[in-house]
Amino acid sequence: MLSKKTKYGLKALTYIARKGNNEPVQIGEIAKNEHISQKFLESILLTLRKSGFLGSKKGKHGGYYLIKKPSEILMTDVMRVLEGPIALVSCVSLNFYEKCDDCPDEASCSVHKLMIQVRDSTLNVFKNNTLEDISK
Amino acid sequence: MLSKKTKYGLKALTYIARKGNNEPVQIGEIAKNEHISQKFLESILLTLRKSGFLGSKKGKHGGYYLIKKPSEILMTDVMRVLEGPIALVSCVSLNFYEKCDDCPDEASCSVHKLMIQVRDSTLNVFKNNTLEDISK
DNA sequence: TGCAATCTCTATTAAATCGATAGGAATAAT
DNA sequence: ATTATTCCTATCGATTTAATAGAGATTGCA
Repeated sequence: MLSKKTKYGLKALTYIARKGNNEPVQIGEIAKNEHISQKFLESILLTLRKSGFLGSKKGKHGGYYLIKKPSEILMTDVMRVLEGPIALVSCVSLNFYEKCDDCPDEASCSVHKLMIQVRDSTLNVFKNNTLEDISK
Repeated sequence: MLSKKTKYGLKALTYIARKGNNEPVQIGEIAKNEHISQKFLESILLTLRKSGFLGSKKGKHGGYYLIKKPSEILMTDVMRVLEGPIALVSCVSLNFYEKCDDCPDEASCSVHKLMIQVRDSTLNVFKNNTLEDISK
């Protein structure tokens, strides 16, 4: 299951992207319109800022804004930051590879074989979707 | 991430399938060879039996055996039993649909749009793989 | 200058889930 | 009978998730 963190993060990015301009959007506004706990959303937006998707402005009339154009924000990158590895098992992860300790031979592992296919097909979806695509 | 339950369940099914004959295979043998906690595996095989993938024989020389041919066991079915819904959000689940309570309109929801694609591509992988395929 | 609005940061908590374990009951083979 | 096995229920510890609390820092504006 997708975590609420990821779900809310995507919704917030979409919300900001749909505004179109570069004015800072406030947490409170997003939280209210997307029915998200404001405090929880705070921490998510902080993560998105620290990983380079959002910029922020403090103080009155502050808020968050997109640093890049929606068409340049790939779902692969967003998902990796919010949800973590795209692969369902670490032994097929491209960016977070780790050997399974219970599995002596990946080549003969049926789970490995299946999960490589799932990884590739999911990756393909994320590579072909930008923030602009899903915000339409 | 794939749960260990699913991972172990798939490994156990594969182990039994690779034996080729219809002799009951004992939990202990599978646990030992696949490096799985025997007690944990017990509960997993029980689940697989109750959902119609395995048959069992009690007592001495008992064990588990496949009820259908590996080529007739679809990954879609196995995954749904072991891991649950294939969709990452319930609002795009075919078999376990549930409306998101925070989302007033699915048609305009960016998460919905993205997750439908993920669901379809994952489903496609599972539909095209049987136990026979992954056991090769 | 001071107040109000806003993001920043750390810490905490409640609930849920996961992986594993324990122990006995039932059943079958010898 | 004895032994080997599955069956069933209950429980536990660790981890993760979602949410909350509260104080701090910064900015705009009157």
